[in-house]
Amino acid sequence: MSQIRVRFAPSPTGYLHIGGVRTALFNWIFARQQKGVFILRIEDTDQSRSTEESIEAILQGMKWVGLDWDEGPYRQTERMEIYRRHAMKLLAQGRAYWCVCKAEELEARRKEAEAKGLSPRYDGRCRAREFTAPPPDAALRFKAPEEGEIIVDDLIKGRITFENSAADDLIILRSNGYPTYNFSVVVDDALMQITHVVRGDDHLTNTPRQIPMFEALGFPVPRFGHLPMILGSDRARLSKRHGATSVLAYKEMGYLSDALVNYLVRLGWSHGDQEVFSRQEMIEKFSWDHVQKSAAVFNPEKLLWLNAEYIKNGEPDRVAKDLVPLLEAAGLKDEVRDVSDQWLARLVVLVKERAKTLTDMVMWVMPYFGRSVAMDEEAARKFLSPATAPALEKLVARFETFPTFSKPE
RNA sequence: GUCCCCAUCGUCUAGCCUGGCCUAGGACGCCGGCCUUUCAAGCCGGCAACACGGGUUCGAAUCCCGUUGGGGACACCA
Repeated sequence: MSQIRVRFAPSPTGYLHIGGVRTALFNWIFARQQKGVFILRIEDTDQSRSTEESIEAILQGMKWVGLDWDEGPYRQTERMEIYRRHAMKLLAQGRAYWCVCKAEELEARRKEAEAKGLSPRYDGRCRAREFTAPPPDAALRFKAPEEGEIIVDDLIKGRITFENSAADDLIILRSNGYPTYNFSVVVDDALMQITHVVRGDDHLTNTPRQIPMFEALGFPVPRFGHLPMILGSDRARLSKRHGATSVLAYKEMGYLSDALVNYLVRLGWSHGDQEVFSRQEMIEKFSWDHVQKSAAVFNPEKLLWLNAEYIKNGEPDRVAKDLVPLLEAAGLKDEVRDVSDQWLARLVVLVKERAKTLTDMVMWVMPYFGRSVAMDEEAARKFLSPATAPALEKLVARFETFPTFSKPE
């Protein structure tokens, strides 16, 4: 059997969010398990919404969670000629046609159809016009099949049937010459020889639109797998108002990437009663059979618990490594600069039993460096156990390169 | 509205495919206890679910149909 190839294809219109990471994670796990290839592709064909900062944030986020890719990052904006060429191929084959309907007209007709209780899809009026030369400001539409059905054997959802009679003639090339999402994905997935398209199930209904394009272009159709969505506590799609959704925000809040990844892999997948998985275990034990079909509510408390587990049970020097940037961010850059790894590891050992996040550690340690910190009385009491407080004082005192040092009251 | 998907404790889930082992298991959270000079951690215990209605069957959380509920998609966004 040939090698499997999967991809994660975010659009750079914001930060890398929790849902995106989980999608990437399942792709990555599958690739590693099957000794396949994991590809990163940036879908930036929407000029107005894509930003460089966002691409940078996605790359950073991926690195933080440790999802390394084997190919890419490819950028769709660098592949414009490829999409145009394939679009022209469809035009030449009579599988696409020019459409001169204006966006505003289409919008109006959609609304009208909706008001009448009809399907809001394109009425196909330019299909019959058969322009021989491209009119100015024309978009190119794909001729969707009008009869028959498309059966998708989804890795997660199983067999799904779609009637072609409900299919729409999608625009594949905008009037500005840029390809639209549904077309560029097909071309890229085909050319990058993606064998398994694993994405969020918000793309489920895109599948029957994309399959005919693969076929019209003469490409083999990949297998599909649609992951259930992640919901907020109110069962609505996870968004900012449910709390932090950017992965990097979790880094700043003192979460270990291993804990986040562990939490995310268990959100929608299970292996018996097991809760804690090393990366190696996830890779070994993963199976599509045990991926949930239904949406899952994101539970920050369980994440927090897992994070505490990882802090308690992780290698102290490994935890210490992650602690350094947070110490620096808290204003201890000079203090931390010359400190030894052993010193940091010792620090972690002292406080790891009760810390749920790395920022807990930072907050507790600050006063010992003579820094004031906004810590309420209860938080202070939780931390100041008879054993750890003196030990911590001694630890910091032994830190010779630290010039001034005052004990907390 | 149309199409598609889904449905076990508050939440994540095991079990479902291959009906009886399920008086439905685990985890988070919550409550109580032990330990402890406090708080955590740890240990022990408790509360808590098969959406509803019909079938099929000796027997259904498990199979079939319907209802209800939730989610998603219907753009020159991705």
